[in-house]
Parts: sequence; structure tokens; C-alpha cells
Amino acid sequence: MARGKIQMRRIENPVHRQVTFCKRRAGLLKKAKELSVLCDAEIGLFIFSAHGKLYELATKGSMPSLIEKYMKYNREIPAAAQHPKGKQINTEAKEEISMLKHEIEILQKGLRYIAGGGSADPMTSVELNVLEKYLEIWIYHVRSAKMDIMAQEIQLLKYKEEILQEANKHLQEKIDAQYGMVELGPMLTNFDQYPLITTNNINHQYPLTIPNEIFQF
Amino acid sequence: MARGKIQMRRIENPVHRQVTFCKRRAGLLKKAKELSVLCDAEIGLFIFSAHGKLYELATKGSMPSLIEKYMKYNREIPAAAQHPKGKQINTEAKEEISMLKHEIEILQKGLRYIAGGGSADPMTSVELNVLEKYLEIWIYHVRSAKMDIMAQEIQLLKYKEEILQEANKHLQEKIDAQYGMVELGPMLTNFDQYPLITTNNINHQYPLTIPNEIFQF
DNA sequence: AACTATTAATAACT
DNA sequence: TAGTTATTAATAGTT
Repeated sequence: MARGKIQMRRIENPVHRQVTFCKRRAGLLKKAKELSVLCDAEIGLFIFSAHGKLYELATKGSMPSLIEKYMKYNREIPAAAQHPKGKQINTEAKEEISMLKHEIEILQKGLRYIAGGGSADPMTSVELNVLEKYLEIWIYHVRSAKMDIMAQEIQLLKYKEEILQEANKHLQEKIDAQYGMVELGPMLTNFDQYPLITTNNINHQYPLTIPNEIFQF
Repeated sequence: MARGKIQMRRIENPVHRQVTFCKRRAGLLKKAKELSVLCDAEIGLFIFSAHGKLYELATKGSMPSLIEKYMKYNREIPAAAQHPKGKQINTEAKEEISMLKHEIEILQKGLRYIAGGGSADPMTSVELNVLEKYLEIWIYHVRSAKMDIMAQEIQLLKYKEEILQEANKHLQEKIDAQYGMVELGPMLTNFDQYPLITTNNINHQYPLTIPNEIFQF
């Protein structure tokens, strides 16, 4: 858009590429903000530079909340909930039902394909793309649910630990009171003396308490 | 940018707003694609219209995979920024991050090698298999890292609970022995009487012990 | 980082 | 909803 056209392919000169990246990135973020303001739209945008640096924009709320909304939207696909209002509801609904039935057929074909070891009925690249899309969404939700359960489990275990420590302390005090001030030190409250038992093959130990941010998805 | 300036606020006329939304949305998506191509950037963009319809773009892979990358990025930054408190943990985290980044570079190099047409030095099918395997392992590692940490935390907490229960039992026995057979029942070993504290909005309670299959990904 | 000749995007109109 | 055009906005090459 200036001093001559530019070819729509990767800019080979690294300096040119970097400068263009800065300029166009700024332009893109500006355009996104403008669209959001002018048309009351909710926009999430993230840009990873070639070197891995992140630039992001989230209008109306945070990026995580937008991502959550995005995932929810994709979860609702099978429900066929989005119906434009007007005369053409029936037509569009039929089209959508037809499309969804087709996608279900592709999914069923994908399952047969996987179960059969890929021998019988080869899938087209379009079919594989549909399958991949669904699998990615499903994996996200499965892992999300699993993470929720694990976080819940950790919460409960920490609570139990607290209660047990309290009980232990009270019992110890009772014993101390009975003996007067006596010989027993606090019993088994230091875990450092016990080896860490793990079920997986991570070689280094983790701190007792994991920072809370890990559980905030 | 045409026939007179426009004020940067919400367009009140619904028709104008809708038209502008369509045009600028198309323009924004185009610009995003261009930036990605010209500067080798990875871009995720989603737009929710005021009526809730979704328009999206993900360059270089799918939106879920981009979101995954975004989440991972935001997890790494705070870890690197925490300098004062961390000891070995931070060092290990940094080493792990460094290692993962190196792996990313290797993968990107390999992918460019393939994408480059391979006229100079084509990769053999054996080499491609190695690259594919490597990629699978790496993706698995990234996706399961968080789960590993949580599983580790649960393991440790269960172990601590066991020890504390044991300690509690011994203390109780000591008290019983001192009193003869006396009035105190076992102290605080039944957790059903305590309300379950949770950080998320799951409404039903989970069993104390989660089946192991859940953690086998 | 600033400048400006051009191209690209688009607001109003049809 | 889609096409045209007069303008404005973005930006490629340059300093």
C-alpha cells in the first residue's frame, strides 16, 4: 500500500520482515479495536512472532474468558442452537441438519477407520480435517474435565491434611497435658524424612505446594 | 476511509452497523492472513458479532492448538519472572523451558526443511518417521506436563494423609493406654461431617479416591 | 523514528 | 445483498 506493491509471500529480508511485522501488527490491532468499537463486536486476537513473542488483544473482557466463550460456542455445534430469525428458518434448519448428519457420518467413518487399522475405507483429506476438528475440541474438554477433577481432589486432600494436622496437634497437647511437660516431641509432622513416592518417571521432585496459578484455567 | 471520516464510536444505525461489520470483518481477516504470510507469524483471531455469531481465523494449525500455545506461553512467563523466591525449582523450570524451546527450533527447522521442496537434500522416509515420532512425543510431553504435576501433588498429599492418619492413630492409642479404657472416641477421622470446599462450580461431590485410570493418559 | 508516494480499505451511494 | 467510487487510512520504500 505504498511506494509499489508487495508480493503476498514471506519477506525474505529479515530487516524488512521485522519492520513490516511491527507496522502491520500495530495496524491489525488498531483495526481489531475499531471493529469492536464501531460494531459492538467481541474480538480475541493473538499474534506469535516468528521468534515466539506474543502480542494479544481482547476486547470486552480477558482473553481466557474469550477463549472459554469460543470453546463453549464450538461445544454447541451438535445442538444446532443458532437459528437466524425470519422466514428462512425451515430452509436453513434443514440445511444445518443435513450438514450435521453428514459430519456425523464422517465421524462414524473415522471411528471405523481407526478401529479397522485404516485398512478398509480410506478417508479423504476433507474428511480427515473434519475429524481432526472434532477430536481437538473433544480432547480439550476431556482434559479440562480431568483437570477439574484433579484440582478438586487436591483441594479435598489439602483440606483433610489441615484437619489431620489439627487433630494431631490437639492429641499431642492432650498427651503433653497428661504428662506435664514431657519427653515426646511433635510426632510425624515433618515429611522431608520420607522418600517421595511417584507413579510416573519424572526424575526431579516438586515442591510440596504447587502455585495456585496452575489450576486457574 | 471513504466519502468522509467516521467517528470512532458505536454506529447507532443498525443497517450501517451491520454493513460496516461485514466489510471491516473481511478486511480484518484479510490483514491477519497477510501479516501471517509476510512475516511468518502465527495468528489466532476470533470475532463474535453483537448477535453472537462466531467468525474465526487460525494460521498455521487449528484454533485449539493455538489456544494451547497461548495458555502455555502465559504459564511460562511468570515462572521466569520469579527470581527472588525460587531455588532449584526455578532453575529446573528454566532449563526445561530452554530445552523445550530448543526442541521447537529443531522441529521448525525440520518442517522448513520439508516445506522447502527438498530439492537440495530431500529427507528419507526413515527421517520423516523419526521427525513424526519426535513431534508426537513432544506434543504428548507438553500436553501432559501439567497433568503430571497435579498427579504428583495428589500422590504426595495422599501419602501425607496416610502418615497423618497413622500418627493420629498412634497418639490416640497412647491416650487410651494412659486412661485405661476411656471416654474419648477416635478423633477427627470422619470427614463426612465437614463441608466440601471447592474452587470451581461442580455441584456434586467426588469420591475420596479417584480411580487410577483417570491419570493414565 | 519520520516522511511521503502509493496502494489498499472502505463510507456512502446505487 | 452486492457493486461502484470518492475519500480516507495504511504502509513500502526511503531518509
